[in-house]
Amino acid sequence: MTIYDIAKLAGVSASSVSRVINNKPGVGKETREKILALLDQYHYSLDETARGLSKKSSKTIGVLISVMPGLHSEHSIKGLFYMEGELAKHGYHCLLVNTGTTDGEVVEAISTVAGRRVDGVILAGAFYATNVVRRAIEQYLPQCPVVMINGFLDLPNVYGVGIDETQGLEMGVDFLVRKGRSKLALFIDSRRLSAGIIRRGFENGIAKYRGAVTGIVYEDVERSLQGGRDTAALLLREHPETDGIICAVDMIAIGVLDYLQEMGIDVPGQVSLMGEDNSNYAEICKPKLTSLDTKMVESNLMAVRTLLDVLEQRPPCHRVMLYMEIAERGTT
Amino acid sequence: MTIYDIAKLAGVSASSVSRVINNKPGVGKETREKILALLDQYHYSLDETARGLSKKSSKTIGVLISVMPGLHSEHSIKGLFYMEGELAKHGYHCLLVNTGTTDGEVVEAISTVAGRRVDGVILAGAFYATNVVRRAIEQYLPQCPVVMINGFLDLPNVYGVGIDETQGLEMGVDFLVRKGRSKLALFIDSRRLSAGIIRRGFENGIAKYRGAVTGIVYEDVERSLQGGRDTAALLLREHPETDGIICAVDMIAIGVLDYLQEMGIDVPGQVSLMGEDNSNYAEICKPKLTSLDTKMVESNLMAVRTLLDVLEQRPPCHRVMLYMEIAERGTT
DNA sequence: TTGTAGGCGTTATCAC
DNA sequence: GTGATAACGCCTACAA
Repeated sequence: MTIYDIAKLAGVSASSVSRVINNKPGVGKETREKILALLDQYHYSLDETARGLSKKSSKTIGVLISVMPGLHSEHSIKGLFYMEGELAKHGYHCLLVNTGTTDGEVVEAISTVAGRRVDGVILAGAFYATNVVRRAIEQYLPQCPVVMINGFLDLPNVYGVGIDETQGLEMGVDFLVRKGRSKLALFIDSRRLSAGIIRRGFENGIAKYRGAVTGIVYEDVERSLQGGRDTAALLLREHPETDGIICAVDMIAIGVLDYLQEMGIDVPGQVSLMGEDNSNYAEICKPKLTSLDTKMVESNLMAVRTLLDVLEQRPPCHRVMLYMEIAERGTT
Repeated sequence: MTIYDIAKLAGVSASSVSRVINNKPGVGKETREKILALLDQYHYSLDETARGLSKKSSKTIGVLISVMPGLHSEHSIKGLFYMEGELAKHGYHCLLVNTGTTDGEVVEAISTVAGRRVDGVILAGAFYATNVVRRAIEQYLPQCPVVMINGFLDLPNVYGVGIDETQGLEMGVDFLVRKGRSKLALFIDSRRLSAGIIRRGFENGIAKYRGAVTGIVYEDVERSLQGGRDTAALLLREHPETDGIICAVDMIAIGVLDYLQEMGIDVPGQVSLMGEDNSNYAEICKPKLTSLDTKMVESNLMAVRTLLDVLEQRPPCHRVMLYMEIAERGTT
């Protein structure tokens, strides 16, 4: 069923049918009603792709996300559904593309959504502002609004929503110090693109105390309970004096908690423990895990809002930064 | 940049450019190379939507999923990324639509993907085979292959991948009985469409023991730790003799575990506890939770495979059923 | 080997 | 108020 079929049945031209479909003026009451009836009777369904071709707007948003299956990434996709809901409310739909984390895969994903003529793109997840990605955007999406979550590229059509992990970690350190801790450790999961940023926040936080607080960093911790356990064991051997641990992922922190409890170390009595993500996992372990909230949902919604501002011609913010918060629970 | 632009630059016709793009024979070596060079030089990007219009195939799959934000549904979307990856491998992309759970919302989502002229649809999540959905498919997607996960409709273009929850619960009961339990309880989360099916499995399992085993069912349990705690408290008041509990969601089971432990009841010493989902949560609590594995990833992949079979003209299975398994851990 | 013409389903422009 | 007609970008007979 096309508008031509309907037009023929109604004995009018396709233009009139189109006008009716789009609720435009310029068609007589009777004709309109006749067309409306036919439309309903024959279950006419508008071809959005054809409309997009003609209107040069697909009403779809490319959502790129980088999830490693099996790596406890469920938390990171929580925001996805809020985004989808918000976009749907405004008549946009999501073309979802899961990219790997390599530049090459990201570039391919960008070219894919570009070929599908999306109206906008959201780069969600652990992307980073690499030069390769930058060139891909310049090449494939020179005019298309792009919002990056947790990253930024200085291009006219690129917008950024950041989460200040440096400040967040600094805050985490301060928090532990206020709890009387002074020998801190930081566990960072492997393959984490923001490792450097997190580390810097941790070190900044420690530096402020000019020697009164020490900090040791373990990178490349496997993102699992076992990763947490193993690294905790290592830590206890190398730095048994440690009295405060921050883990860049809740799941690792819970592994650490497990191990410490098995070793008879009281948490938070002897050692304070803090995770990052504020995921559901933090509610389940015992004691419940204090965790740095990375504002998943908020940042994703902010990204959507920014994109909609651009698409609907409102003045958008090119860059916004969200601050992390501490969800205090029982491990500190 | 369209094929016409490229054609003009190369001094040839658009058809030749099209042939080159599609790797089709019938264009001279020199012309081909000239066109290839131009294509590259001007960063030509094929308009997939236009191609779709003419080829009547959008190379996109509509993925409908029903997630309630904030309701611990992360586990149910885990399979989504496996699906996306598998589809992408075969050149298809995902139009993601999160529907609510009401028929009306589902129908709207179906009409949306129909309007986008998707090549196939996957109904993932807790959908059910209602008559309203059936009519929507007949009306909007009469020719389009549809794969339902955890449900089935007897229409020529609808395929089903089921998970046998009845058998699963029966197996769960057997398992507990073999562990010496005989006074069982089942907690079902509210808004669960498969409540009846689960209940039936539970009751079937119990009936087999002809009076030697009893079972009580609590429905409408809130899908949260608190929901589990509250219902456990209720259960202990109403049926203190209970020695085995199955919860239709891991999160609820963990709430129950919490409460029992607080009451000084030993798990699994006095009471055996079993969840359903086999989610990450089951690994975190202590003791670790025995859980009925609903085969999330497997069923989603099976759905993709079925859909690809149809799309690529291989003989598909109209219905397949997967069986649940018990992931045994510390609570039984 | 190459080009022309028509079609995919819609919208927009301009006559009448 | 209504209807041709030409886009939109691509594909595919069919013709040359």
